[in-house]
Amino acid sequence: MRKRIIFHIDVNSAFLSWEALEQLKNGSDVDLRTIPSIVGGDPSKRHGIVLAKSIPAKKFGIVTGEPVFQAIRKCPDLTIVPPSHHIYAQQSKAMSDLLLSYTPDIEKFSIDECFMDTTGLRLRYGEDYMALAREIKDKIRDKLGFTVNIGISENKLLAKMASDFQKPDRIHTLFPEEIQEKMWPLPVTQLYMVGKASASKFNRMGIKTIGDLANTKPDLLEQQFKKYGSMIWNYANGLDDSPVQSQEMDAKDLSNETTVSFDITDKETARLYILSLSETVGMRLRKAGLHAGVVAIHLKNSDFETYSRQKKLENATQDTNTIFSVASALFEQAWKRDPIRLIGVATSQLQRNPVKQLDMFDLTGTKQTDRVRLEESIDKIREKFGHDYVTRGSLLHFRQNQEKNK
DNA sequence: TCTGGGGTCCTAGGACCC
DNA sequence: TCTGGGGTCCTAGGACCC
Repeated sequence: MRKRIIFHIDVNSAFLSWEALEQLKNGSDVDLRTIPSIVGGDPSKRHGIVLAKSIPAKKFGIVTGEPVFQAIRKCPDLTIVPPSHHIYAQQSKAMSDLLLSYTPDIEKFSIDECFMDTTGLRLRYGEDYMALAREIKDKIRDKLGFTVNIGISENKLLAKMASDFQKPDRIHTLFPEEIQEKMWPLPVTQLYMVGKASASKFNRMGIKTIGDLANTKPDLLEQQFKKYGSMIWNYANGLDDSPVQSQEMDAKDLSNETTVSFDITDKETARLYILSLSETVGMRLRKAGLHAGVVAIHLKNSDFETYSRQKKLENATQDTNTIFSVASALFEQAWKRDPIRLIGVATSQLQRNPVKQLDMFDLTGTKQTDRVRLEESIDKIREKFGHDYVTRGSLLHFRQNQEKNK
């Protein structure tokens, strides 16, 4: 008997499948999944990359992350759908609710992936994990209307690797005794946590496949890649003892950034963007009940160079005005007067119950909580009537101009 | 018509303290 | 005047994921 049986459930072309369902629901007679189609941004607003592709689109060599215009060059008849994240959140929840009807041992790993520890289901399902996987897969397809891949193994890493094998609507196992045959021949890039940068370093060392990596001396990897080296050696050998984390953890960072349609070249425009970004960050912090200990500004210039400045706060905050004033000060410090393509406001060291640094001479503390209360009531009104129902004077003009540029 | 947005984790260097 | 370690905190940047 196996120690644990872990499932990794992965929605096939998630965003695209979910857009297809939405269109069918709204009376469309084409299923996006059956034609060359992508979910992608608008290139004229410089948001133009491929977020998801249909299987017919994949046959044209279209890959996730590539510029939309390039995808069109590969397939001139491509259908392009803009992303709608609120729909994805709903579908994602529908899937995790369905899985939760089996066991509470579910970890939501991303918007379209879950881990499931089925060990606790043995009493009801016995050792026939394949039958259980088939039941889950088919129930998702029949009740929710989209397909998933399920990967099965003794740990999360192997289950995840298994769900990535042939798609769609498939179940694969990758137990330790199958590693050599099913995982080792794959190129290193296919291993979870090996990206472009590490892959090219490995290649230079003569490590081409996951098997090569597994059979490299762990000391050598650790010496060259520190912690990452030993982790990746373990992964290549199928070793991972991390538990399925059913309890949702508080977020550690929270940020909002945007690529602007036209480069920002003046401070005033930058400040308006920073205000707007600070508002969403503040709103999301308040909604999550979290306070930020650090505020940062992120910039990307027209040469795609990125840089940032951050500042630790005396007192953690969820107040828009505080975030805005710190972020704008950081911007003034950091900005190299280069044309800015992307601007972001980020917060980190998030805390649920911040310890307040008391200062007898500082009476602004009470002002800040008053302001947070005001902002919370504005949040509620906006949630009910839409974001633009309450708008700052300085942003009003700005938003109207943005609308015009759409 | 080039290249999104939101996260997590790690490392390296400097400041500062003992 | 030079020579130390060790530890913590902070900042900037970069790798990876979906």
